[in-house]
Amino acid sequence: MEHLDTALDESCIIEEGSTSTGRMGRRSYDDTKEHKSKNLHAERRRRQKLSDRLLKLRALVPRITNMNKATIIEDAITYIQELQKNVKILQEQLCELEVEASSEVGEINPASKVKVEAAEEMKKSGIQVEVEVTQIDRDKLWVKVIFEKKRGGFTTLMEAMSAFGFEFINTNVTTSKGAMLVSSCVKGIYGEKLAVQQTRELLLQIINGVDQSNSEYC
Amino acid sequence: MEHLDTALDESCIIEEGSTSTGRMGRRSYDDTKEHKSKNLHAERRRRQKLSDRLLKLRALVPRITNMNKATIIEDAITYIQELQKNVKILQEQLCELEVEASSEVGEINPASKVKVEAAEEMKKSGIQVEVEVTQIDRDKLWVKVIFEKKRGGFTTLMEAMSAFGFEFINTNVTTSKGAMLVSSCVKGIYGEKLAVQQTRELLLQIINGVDQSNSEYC
DNA sequence: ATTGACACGTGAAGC
DNA sequence: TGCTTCACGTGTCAA
Repeated sequence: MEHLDTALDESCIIEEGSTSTGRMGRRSYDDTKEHKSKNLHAERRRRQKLSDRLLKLRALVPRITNMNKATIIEDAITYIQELQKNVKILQEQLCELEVEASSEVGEINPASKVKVEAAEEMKKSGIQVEVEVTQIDRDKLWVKVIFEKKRGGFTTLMEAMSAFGFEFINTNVTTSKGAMLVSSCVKGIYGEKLAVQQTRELLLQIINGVDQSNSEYC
Repeated sequence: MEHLDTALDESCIIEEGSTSTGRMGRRSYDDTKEHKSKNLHAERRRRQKLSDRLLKLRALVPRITNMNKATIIEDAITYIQELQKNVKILQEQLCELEVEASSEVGEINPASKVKVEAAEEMKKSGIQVEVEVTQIDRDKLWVKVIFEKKRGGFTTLMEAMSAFGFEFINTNVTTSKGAMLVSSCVKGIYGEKLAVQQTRELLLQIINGVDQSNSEYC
């Protein structure tokens, strides 16, 4: 803003003062050709680059009302908003269905004995359910989870976290004495800043959903 | 502030206009001031509008590498691509779960486009299916497997190997570019001596079984 | 001093 | 004919 004012002001002054020399600089051709031609080329490239980007953007947006620059960006904005809304809705629907599916599986799955066994063995060994979330970057988290070893428990955890927009950089799973330890480096799939506490609660809910198939974690 | 700018600008233009009539020496009609000033205002509005749109766009994109115009649009492009991919994946997962819920219980592994996508992406990245087995002790093997990332693929692998009498000391799973790398240290559950080549063939069979789940469309 | 990015004013082209 | 949009060359600032 200050740049704008200053620039305007200065250009104005220059215009005033240098009107005699002329803005086009008719007399100094060599000077203009030297140090302005570079700027000219650079500016040309910059414009072309920006135009290309705009073209790509236009190619990505399905609904375009007009070919204008501003309208292209506007359509892109509305499209992004639509996409974000869609993702949100889809995540919710997916979560609902997952809860239903997990509850059904929990009823039918004959692995309940395994789970009970695992829980007993885990308890006997003094291993506690544990969730630990540490921020290691702006959009990366390190996650450590200990819970009762159960058929499909790992898969459920992975899928639930994927549904909530996490991307797995690396995952390590170890099972011992009826417990399952999952330590993972995850990344927000949109590059958004991740909330540690929120993620922790989410994980707890997921684990509870894994342990007792009737709870909902939406 | 805009008024200020405009005022400054206009005064400047007036200065320039008055001088330009004599400077250019061209056909300086009387409407030069009028026409130019109108075009100037319009152009100014256009630029400001475009800048505002760009600002809004920047506000919508979560991850911005740079404040440049071109990079803003570029980031918006990548963001849109991510969103599109996410919507696609979420829709497929949702579709999967719906099929799973509607179909009979007990049937697992509904194949979907996710696998095909993963296979394509994996192929495109030049990643090959790979199985490596190394003996690290009398009854311990180190196993490395690369195969197409697929829903439940890891679980299937684990369960199949468990069924064949392997105990998992430690397992590491990494997914990237449509491929899944599982490297694991396993132990014969009875302390038997393990045959490397036999284990390798077993793993290959398991992986083929994972891949072999047939396609169902939604 | 050099480079990249920006806003500016202006001429030209399309409705 | 006017109005709008675009690309251009340029001056200026910051790194």
